[in-house]
Amino acid sequence: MQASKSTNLELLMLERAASQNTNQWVYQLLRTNLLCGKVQPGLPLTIRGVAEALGVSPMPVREAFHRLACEGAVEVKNNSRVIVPIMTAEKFSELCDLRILLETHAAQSALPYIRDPDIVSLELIDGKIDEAVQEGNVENMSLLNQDFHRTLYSANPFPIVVPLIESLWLQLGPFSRIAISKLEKIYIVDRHVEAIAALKQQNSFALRRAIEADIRDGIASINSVEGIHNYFEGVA
Amino acid sequence: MQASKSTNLELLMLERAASQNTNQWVYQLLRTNLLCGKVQPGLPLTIRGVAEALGVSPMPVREAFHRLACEGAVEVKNNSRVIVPIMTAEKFSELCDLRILLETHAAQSALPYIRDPDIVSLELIDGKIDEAVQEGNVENMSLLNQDFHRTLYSANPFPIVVPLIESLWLQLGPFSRIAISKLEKIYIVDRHVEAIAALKQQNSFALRRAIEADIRDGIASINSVEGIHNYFEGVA
DNA sequence: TCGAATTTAATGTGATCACAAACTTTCAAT
DNA sequence: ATTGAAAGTTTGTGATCACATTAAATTCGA
Repeated sequence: MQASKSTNLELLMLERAASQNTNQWVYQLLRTNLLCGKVQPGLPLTIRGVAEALGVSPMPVREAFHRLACEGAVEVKNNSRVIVPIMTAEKFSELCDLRILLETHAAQSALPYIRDPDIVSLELIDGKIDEAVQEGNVENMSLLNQDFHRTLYSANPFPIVVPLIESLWLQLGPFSRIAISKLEKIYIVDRHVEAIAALKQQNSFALRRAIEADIRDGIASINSVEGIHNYFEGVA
Repeated sequence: MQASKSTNLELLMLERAASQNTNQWVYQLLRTNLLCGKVQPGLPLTIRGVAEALGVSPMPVREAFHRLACEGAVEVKNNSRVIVPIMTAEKFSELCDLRILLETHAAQSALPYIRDPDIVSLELIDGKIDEAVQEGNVENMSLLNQDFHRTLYSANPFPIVVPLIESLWLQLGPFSRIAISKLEKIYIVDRHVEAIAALKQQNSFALRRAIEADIRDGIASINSVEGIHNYFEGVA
């Protein structure tokens, strides 16, 4: 019996698009699971374990692990073992600072390139967020919220900054889940609507303010969670 | 005859530390070569070609390629072929903006953690830069200059931002080589000395100014290169 | 019963191989 | 001479395997 030891591994499964090869599928799947906080911090991940869980050979999982490691999504211990990183209060603070720094910059750089179709896309995503909120689908809320931000920043035809921001999201990982799940529905919509309004007016300052507020709302909601300190460092 | 086709591939060889495995060695070697601009943009890289050049199996090269791709150091074309990315004027501008944004932030975050040994390290590196300048060793100048910045920012015990900055350096790659090679010796030393002075005084604003000036000097020197437009987009 | 030493299992690493897709070259037909 | 298809080569991908290292389990001794 050579079964995997990383049993309690529940992965949100993803359809495998016909165009993507095994490598990409495994990477995207793991990435998505980390982004929406499906995988708990401290949980050790093994190549063979994930490979078996997904029904693929260890090879694509290896590549995915290495890529995720260099994005900071997983941590490679000195014994070459891979775990989902533990969050510390200082790391969290640093990540939030960088999110604000990079995302406000990204929003402002994207602003001149925003066209009507982009705004339509954003409003569409915002609508889907509403649905996810009403369904209470936390994973979708998290992923769609990121979709909103990514779509906005990607209007810039030279989106160098987007991968950097996504790296931050990956490292915040499980916390975006907490943040989103605790947010009042009206709260999210407000900031996104503010941002869209700023886009329509080509108001750079208002846009920056909306983005920063959106991020800070998330942080505030995390800090308001009772017993949040349990999520830092020592996870049972 | 199954020899590699990517012949004109001159790589700066690196000692392989006893502690690092083949994976890490290959990755570091390729990374260093890209960082100091040894590999020309547009040059296609093949797994088997590099593997043969380094005398290793294709496996570690594959992993290195994927990691470098996710850092933006190399570009994966839709045909799965890997090339060193071509620079465009807009991309260059965006990268420089982000360098200033992130590095001034990183310097300021690191400032409270700077201790005397750190300053000694920085002065040591600055001395080595002097030597490299006198020898005209462009690769070392480039790498040591990055060492200076990295050492400074890494004083922050939670250096989340350092990998992001290094990703920018990787994407600027060949251009840092041009920048460095064109700089007057006194120019570099000035900015670094300014930064060190600001550190000693714990002067946050002066530090930010020194770092921003250092980066802008590099950009200015690039823009002053005659025929710089040849390096953008269409490389012979 | 507890702890240390030994054995066993599990894991990451690096190499080799088979295969399919993409690119090159070759060569014939217009 | 140019265009087109076909044959050959190169390349990335994914799987399997052997090996060294490390974690875990078992056993033996006090």
